[in-house]
This record gives sequence, C-alpha cells and structure tokens, in this order.
Amino acid sequence: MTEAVRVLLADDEHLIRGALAALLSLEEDLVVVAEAATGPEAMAMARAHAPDVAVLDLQMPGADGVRVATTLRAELPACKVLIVTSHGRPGHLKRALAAGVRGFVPKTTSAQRLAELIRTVHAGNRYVDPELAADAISAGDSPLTAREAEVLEHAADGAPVAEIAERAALAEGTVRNYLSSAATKLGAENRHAAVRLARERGWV
Amino acid sequence: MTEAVRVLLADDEHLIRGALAALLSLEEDLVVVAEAATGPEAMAMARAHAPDVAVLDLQMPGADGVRVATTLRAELPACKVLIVTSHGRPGHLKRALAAGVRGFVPKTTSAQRLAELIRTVHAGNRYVDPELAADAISAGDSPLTAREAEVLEHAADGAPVAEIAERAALAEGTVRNYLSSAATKLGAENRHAAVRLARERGWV
DNA sequence: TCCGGGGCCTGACATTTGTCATGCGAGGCC
DNA sequence: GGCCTCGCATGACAAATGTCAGGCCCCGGA
Repeated sequence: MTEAVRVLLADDEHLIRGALAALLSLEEDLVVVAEAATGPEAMAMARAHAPDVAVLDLQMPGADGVRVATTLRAELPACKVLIVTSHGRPGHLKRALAAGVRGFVPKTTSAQRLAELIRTVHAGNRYVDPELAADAISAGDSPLTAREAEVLEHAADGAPVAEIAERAALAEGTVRNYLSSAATKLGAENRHAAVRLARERGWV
Repeated sequence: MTEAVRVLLADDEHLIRGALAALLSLEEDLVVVAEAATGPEAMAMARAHAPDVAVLDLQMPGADGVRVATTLRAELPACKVLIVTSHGRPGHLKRALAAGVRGFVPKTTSAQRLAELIRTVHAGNRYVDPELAADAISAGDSPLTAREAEVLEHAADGAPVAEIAERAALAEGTVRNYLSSAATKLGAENRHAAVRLARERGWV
C-alpha cells in the first residue's frame, strides 16, 4: 500500500470540521494532519505541514477559500485544493478554477463521497459538482465592464451616489450612468436590485 | 442506566448531518433515530419518530428551524428543540426563544459540547450561547412598528415604491413615509441601507 | 489611412425617492 | 370627560436617482 494522503481541513464551523476529521480518519488511506478555523490559520498550517490535499471552506473569517487557494498555489504547488461550500454562487466557481482549485463541491455532499473526491484530486484529476457547473454555465460570463462592476461594488452597502462618486473618483453623473447601464444589463429595476442579482451570480 | 436519548437531526448539509450522526452515535446515551434535510421533512420525521430532542439547523430549505420549532411545540410538546446555526443574527435568537426553543448555539461549537447540550436540554434545562446572547442583548428590541417592518420586508429585494405600495395595499406616500421613519430609526442613509442593517440584526 | 464600434466620461432633464406638515382614531392618565 | 401620546395614513414639496444625447480616446478591420 502507498503512503496515506495527508489532508489539511479548514472550516470555521468547529462542528463540521471536527466531525469531518473524525469521519475521514476512518478511511485507511487518509490522514488529517492539520485543522484550521480561519483563512490565515489555514495558510500557516499549510506552510507548517505541507499537506497533499487542502479541503477549504469557501466562507471563512480572515480570507476566503479562494484567496487561500491562490496563496497555496504560489507557495505549495504540490498541494491540491478542494473547495467545499454551503451556498455555491456561480461566480465563485469560476474564480476558484482560475485560482487553480482542483475540486469544488457543495456541503450537501456526503462524507463518503468527499473521501473519494480527496483521492480523486490527489491523483491529479479534477472534479466539479455537476449542478454547480450547470449553474455557472447558465449564468455565463459577467456582461459588466470593469468600471460597471467597480461602481456596483461600491454601491453594495446602499451608499448614496455622492459617496460612491467620491470613492471611485468619478463625477456623480458618471456613476449614475454606470449604475444605470449595469442595471439594464442585468435586467434589474434599479441599482439595488442589480447589486442583489450580481451577488447571486457571483459577479461582484 | 436510563433509556437512551432519542435524537432527530435536521440540516440540509449532508456533510455535517452525516458526520454529526456518526459522532453522536459514539455517545452511549444518545441515539439518532431520524435525519432530515428540509423543514417539512424534519416535521414529518418528528411526527413519525417522536424524538426526545430535535437538533435543527436554522437555515433549511422549505421552512427554517424556528418555524419547525413552532410546529413541534404545538404537536409534540415533549420534544425539546435545540437550534444550531452558522451565522447567528440577534433577532433569530429572540424569535427562537419565543417559539419555545430550549437551546441555541453556533456551529463553531464542538461535537463533544453539542452532545452535552443535548443532555442538558433533554433534562429540561435551557442553554444559549453566551456570545450570541450578548449580541442579542446589545442589539436590543426592534424599534420598528409592525407596518414599518412589513414595508421594509417588501422593500428587501430592491423593488420600487410603486410595487411595494401595491403589495402592501397602501398609498405610495404612505410607503415612503414608513420607509423613511424606519431608515431614521436605524440610522441608515436610505431604505436600502436600512434593509441591510435590519437584516443584520435579525429584525426582518 | 480612415472608419466604426466599444469602453469611458460628462452634464442636462425627467422620474423616483425621502421629508415634512397634517389629520384621524385608539388607548392611557388626570 | 378632557387631554396627551402614539401608531397609521396621506399628499405636497425638495432632494436624490435614473435616463438620455453626446464627446473623447483607443483598437481592429476595410
């Protein structure tokens, strides 16, 4: 038998992380060498233990799974990343793949299946949940231009146009214009609905 | 030794549910008699198995944990409810307690601790995570009147005033008035920021 | 080279939204 | 009863937002 696969587990929910560690330990060929509850902690643990596979939650305090994946890719190219997420938005998947992530699955996956997937990515293959992939494809690419997306992000917390204009160093009219065109492209009634839609699709 | 505590586990994340079931099974005095992935499923399972304790996720498709708890209280008063949540908003705790929930903890709790809490609520005691309780107290009661909250909910998806007015069967001016007073009470710049704040505090 | 298209940026104008003064009815208090 | 406060409801006015036509610059194709 070959060496056991060394796994890093990162999730801010202690409940799921501990339970998962216990279940994965039941698998003969998997060994959890480190656990982390935050993004920075995950990076530190990865540096310290150089795991074969990193199982990362998408939503963590400090730095999200994709950012951790980006760092890992640069510092530990041999470490394969598998992202696990509760509420998968299409755009996240795209960002994750761009960051070199090898696997992307929802938390509705069973532990048994997850163990299989850890082996899959460790073997050098990729795996993306079919349903999430379908969502990402049907959502397609963002139709927004760089400025439109930028302005929309600044508008995300409901700030008035004047404030957005200041933060983006643009005239108010310009900001209104981008907001308007973004809303039109997304088929939204106004910028607030546009923000909501863009969020859902992971475009901001 | 007394009878084992019969537990119902409801969570839409298969990963956490399965893992948790496995871990709780390691406890001698606990037995998981049913699992569910949605609100309605949880209710059906509860009726079928009449568990001693129901461990419910707050966010589930179909009906959230609090709604399930309300139903359970009416139909199975003997069944104690323990709510587990990922991102606890102050208002949810209040609603949960009003629904007769006996325990309320974040998912950052360890499985070991959760097992203890299941015994605690089964014994008839209550337990609320101290940090969540502190948040709820500092956030205080909602300052919004019934109509203000109602209108704010209708405004949640960024709909224009005309649409809100129609849905709430009010004049447009009236809707604007409620929106304005709600925003003022919450210290928000406009209704959209108000919606965001109210969401954070769990008041809508 | 010279268009044409697309992204970026702007101010002027129409529409929507937020604020204010006001009226009405239901309770609590003297 | 008389008085006050508070929530509910409305329309008029002021301010913020959305829409439009147009100018500028860069790049790729004719």
